Amino acid sequence: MITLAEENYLKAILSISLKTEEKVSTNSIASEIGTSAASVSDMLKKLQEKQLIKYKKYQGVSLTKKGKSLATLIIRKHRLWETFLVRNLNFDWGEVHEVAEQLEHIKSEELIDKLDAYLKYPKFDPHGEAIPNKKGEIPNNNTIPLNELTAGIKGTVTGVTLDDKPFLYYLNKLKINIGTEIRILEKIKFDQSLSIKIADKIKHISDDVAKHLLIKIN
Amino acid sequence: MITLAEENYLKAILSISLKTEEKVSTNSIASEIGTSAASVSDMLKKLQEKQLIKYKKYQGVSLTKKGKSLATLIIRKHRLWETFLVRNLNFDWGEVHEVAEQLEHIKSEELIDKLDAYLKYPKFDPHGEAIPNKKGEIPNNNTIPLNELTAGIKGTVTGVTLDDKPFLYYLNKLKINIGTEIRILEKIKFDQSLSIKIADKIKHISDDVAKHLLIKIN
DNA sequence: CTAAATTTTTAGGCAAGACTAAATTTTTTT
DNA sequence: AAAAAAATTTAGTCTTGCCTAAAAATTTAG
Repeated sequence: MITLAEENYLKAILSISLKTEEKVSTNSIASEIGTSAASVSDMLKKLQEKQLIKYKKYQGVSLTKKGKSLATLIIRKHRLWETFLVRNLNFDWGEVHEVAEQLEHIKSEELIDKLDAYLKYPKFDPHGEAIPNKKGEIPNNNTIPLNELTAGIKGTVTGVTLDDKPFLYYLNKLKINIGTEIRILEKIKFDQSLSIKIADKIKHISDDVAKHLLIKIN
Repeated sequence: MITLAEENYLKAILSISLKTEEKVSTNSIASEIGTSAASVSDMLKKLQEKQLIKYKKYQGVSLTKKGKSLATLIIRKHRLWETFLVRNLNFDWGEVHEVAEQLEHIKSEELIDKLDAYLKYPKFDPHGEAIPNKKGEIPNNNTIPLNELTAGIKGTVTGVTLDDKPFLYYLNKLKINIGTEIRILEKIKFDQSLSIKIADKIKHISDDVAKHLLIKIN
């Protein structure tokens, strides 16, 4: 049996490893979860025993096949629930996160399959993130963070990678939404900030904002 | 903050006190929850400190106003989720219990209000049990367990008070469902078992089955 | 290539919620 | 009303998941 805490560790490890491609460090997990490095060390031993991660002291961790598929399943549940909350219960896309964080731990394969069917097998959640399928595969949605693109490129916002109220509120203010077309006018070398054009209006955003905006190039 | 374990204790206490009308004993809680009397004793002290129950050593417990309203809220969540699972996700009414036991602990008032609205403010869950309203009031559904009725009475099944797979399966076999009309032909004094007539067929059921069938008298 | 800084692990504790065994209180029998 | 039985509480442990402080390993700097 896998506990709630263990599930959260797996999810954190997966999420970090998708960002960095390297072995995941103890500290990065600690800061992702909001706990101490010592607690992480403790937990890594337990996850190791359950064969959910590959772990050598001081050398960082990676998920085993089993661990990765469990973690992906949690992401699947999270995103399906978010879809349900926004589509059916009229939650705002910025407020669903906390609730989905709880719902993702409900244990019932039947439940999640039926929810998936009820929602008509959605491919993306309300934030534009891909929903893993039953087998734990994440379809490639072919998008790139805005900060990795260069001046001149034009694309459409397909999602965000930060689920944070102030951030989503700011996007609203900038009139950036899923589906919004963006053209990069200039990238300032000094701080990587961007001049962009949205609906013929010129705006300026920081690298910090840009890196959380997913873009599909037109 | 109230923990998951505490919520389950409150729910158990409420459920027992609705059945018995007396002070709730340590042992009855232990067997309802499936834990030891010693563990119950421990927990009662904690619930007492949080002012959720009135408790004197060796004298049994009752819920305070606060405790009762919390417990009722959990019942409300449970029954709303069951309704959702059966109505929208096509769960069988006999299989929803475990999942609802998990869902009832999700913490979000907004979620439960929105779910309630989505379901169009249902008054009864799929088992025929009344759903408490937002204020924690349980509308009286005016039904009586079948075993408390006498020969000659005719009524309609409105619900069951036991959420147990084998039991529900047996009801299916007897062709007893919500809405089924039942007439009591005879009550055997020896073991309180009943002869009943369903759709012009005569059947015989034990007191144990009868006491879990809720009947509305026609 | 050492020395300093950083990261990670170990050691020792704590709170929640469970358990068993033993002690205490209440209830039931005779 | 005392003895026996049953119910309840206390005492002492255990596991999980967290913490802080200290020790050990690794990485970075000079």
